[in-house]
Amino acid sequence: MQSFLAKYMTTSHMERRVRVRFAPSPTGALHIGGVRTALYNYLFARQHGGDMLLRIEDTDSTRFVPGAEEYILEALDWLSIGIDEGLRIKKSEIINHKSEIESIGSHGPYRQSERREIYHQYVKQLLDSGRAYIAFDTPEELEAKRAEIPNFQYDARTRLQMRNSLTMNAEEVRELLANGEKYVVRFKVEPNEDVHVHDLIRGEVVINSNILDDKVLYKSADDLPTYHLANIVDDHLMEISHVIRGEEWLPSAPLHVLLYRAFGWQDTMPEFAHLPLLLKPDGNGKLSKRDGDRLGFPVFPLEFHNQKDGTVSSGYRESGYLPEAVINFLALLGWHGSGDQEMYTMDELIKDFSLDRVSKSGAKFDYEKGKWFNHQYLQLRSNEELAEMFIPVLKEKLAAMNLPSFQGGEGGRLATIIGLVKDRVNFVPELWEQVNFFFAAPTEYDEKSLKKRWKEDSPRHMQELLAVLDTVSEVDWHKFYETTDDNGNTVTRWHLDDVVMPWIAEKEYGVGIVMNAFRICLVGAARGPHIWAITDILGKAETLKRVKTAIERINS
RNA sequence: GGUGCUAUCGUCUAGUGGCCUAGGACAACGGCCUCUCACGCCGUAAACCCCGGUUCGAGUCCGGGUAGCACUACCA
Repeated sequence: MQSFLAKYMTTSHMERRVRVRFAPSPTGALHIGGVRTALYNYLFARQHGGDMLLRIEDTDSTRFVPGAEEYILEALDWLSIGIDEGLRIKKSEIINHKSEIESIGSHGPYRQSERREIYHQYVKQLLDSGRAYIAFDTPEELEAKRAEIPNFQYDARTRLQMRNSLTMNAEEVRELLANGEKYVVRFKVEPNEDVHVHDLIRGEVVINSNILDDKVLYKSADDLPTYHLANIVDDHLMEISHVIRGEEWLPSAPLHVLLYRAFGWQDTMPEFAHLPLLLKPDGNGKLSKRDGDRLGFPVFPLEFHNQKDGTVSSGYRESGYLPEAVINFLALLGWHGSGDQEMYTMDELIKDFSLDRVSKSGAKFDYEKGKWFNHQYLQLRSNEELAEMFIPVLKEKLAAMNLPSFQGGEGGRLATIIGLVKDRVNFVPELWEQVNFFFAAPTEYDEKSLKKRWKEDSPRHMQELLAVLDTVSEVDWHKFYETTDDNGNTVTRWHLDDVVMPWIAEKEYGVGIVMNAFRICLVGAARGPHIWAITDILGKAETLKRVKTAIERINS
C-alpha cells in the first residue's frame, strides 16, 4: 500500500513526461549526422518511456527539395527509429518504393508550413508586448549597411538608425503596411544581459546578449516565421521536454532562452543537450555531403535522387549496409556505454543510453569501423536471409555475363554456398566475388596464383588426380563424417579426403602443391573455401570437367 | 574580426585527484591455425596540446596560451 505522501509526491511533483523531437528540414537527403541526432532522441525517449516526435521544419520555401520529406521518413523507418507522434511512414504501405505518410498525434499539424495561423498569433503577442518590432529594411539596404560598416549587426546599438517601427511613427508604419510593403518582424534583444543556458552535456554556458542580433522572427514575403520563432513556439505547443540537437545550435540557444522568457514560458522551457558534431575522416571540419563522394563512402542512409539539382547521393542501404550495423556504429560515434561493450542491439542501446556519456568533442567519421560493424552483423544473419538479400545482386551479375538467371528453389543451395563464404565479406554485394566460381567455370586463371602454385608437374598431377577422382562413386563424392583432430576439436572430414590424401602420400607428392593446383582448376585462383566443400557443391562431373579444361588451357 | 564550444594512441573512446608503468575497439604490424584466400585466436607498436598554479600526489581541479571546430543570413 502506498503512503499518502508517496501518492502526493508522485502527483504534484511528478516529473514532466519526456517528449523529444527530431525536426529536420526537407532540404535534401538526411545527413548521417542528422540520423545520429534522431537516434539519440529516440533512445532518450524510449529509455524514459516518453514520446519521440517528428516535425518537418519547412519554413524556408526556397530551399524545399521535393521528395526530401519522404526520404527522411523512409530513412528513419529503415533504421527502425520509431516515431510516436508527428509524421511517419504508414506501416505496411511501403510498396514498390511508394510510401504513404501519416500524421499521428493531437499537437499537429506537424509541418511548419501548415502552421502559419498559429505563428501569427505569437508574432502578434511579441509585437503587442514590445518584445519585437517591425522592420522595413530591404535586403539590399542591409547589404549596403554591412558593406559600409564592418561587423555591422542589427541590434540595440544600431536599430535606431534603421527603418523600423522603433524609428518611425505609427502612422508611417501603418501606411507602409497598407501599401503592402515587405517587412520582417525582429526580436528586440535587450543589451548587456548575461544569458545562462543550462546544457545537459556541457553544463552552464553564458553568453552576453550584446553579441546577439535582433533576429528576424517572421518574414512577410512568404508569410512564414524563421526557424527561431517556429521552433520555440512548436516546442512549447508540442510540450517538448528535452531539445537534443547538434552543436551548431549552441550559439543560438541563448536567443531561444530569451524567446521562451519573452513569451513567459520559462517555467516549461525544455532542457537542452547539444550533441558534438560529426567531423570529416580526414582533416578537420564538419562532415559534408561532398566528403562522401570524395572519399568513396556514403554519408546518407539511403540513396537519394535530388530532383532539384539532379544529383544522386549514395546510401548505406544500397551499399549493402545492415540497418542494425549503421545504428550501432552511429550510436558509438560520440557516445560510449557504461562498459567496454561494442556490439549493441537497439534494446541494449535504449537500456544503456545516457546523455552523461555523450562526448563533448566532435567525432571523426571512421568508415573502417563502420565496415567492421557491418561484418559483425552480417555474420549474425542466417544464410537464408543473406541469400535473399544477395539474389538481386546475383541476378544482375549473371545477366551481365550472359549466364542463365538464378531461378531459386534449388534446395537452399545458395544459402549453403553463402554459409561457406560469408565470414570473409563485409557487405552482401561482396559475396559475388566469393561465390562467382560456383556459377561459372573459370575462364581465366589468376596469374599470381599460377606463378606460386602451378608447377611444372602440375599438369601430370592433375591428370593422375582425375583418374583417382573418377574412381569415386557419385554417392561417395558427397560423403563426409565428423571426427576429432589432434586438439580434440570436432572437424568435418570428407570421404574424398580419404581417397586423395593416401594417394598423395603414396606418390610422395606435396599436399600443398597438389591441392593448390586442384584449387586453381576449380576456382581460377588460390582462394576460396575448403576444397571439398567446393567439390561437394560443384559435383563430380563439373569438377572433373574443370580439371580437364584447366590442364588444356593453362600453359597453352 | 567577434562570441562560444572542445582538446587522451592514426581513428572512436575509457578515465570524475592516488586503482594509470593510461584500459578497450577499429585500422596497422607480427605470429598461430591452414591445401589457398579469408575468418578466428594470440601478440606488438601506438596517446594524456603547451606553460604555470593548487595538492603529499594531476590525464583528472584552476589560470593562461595554443590549436581545432561551430556560430556570426529575411538558412535551418
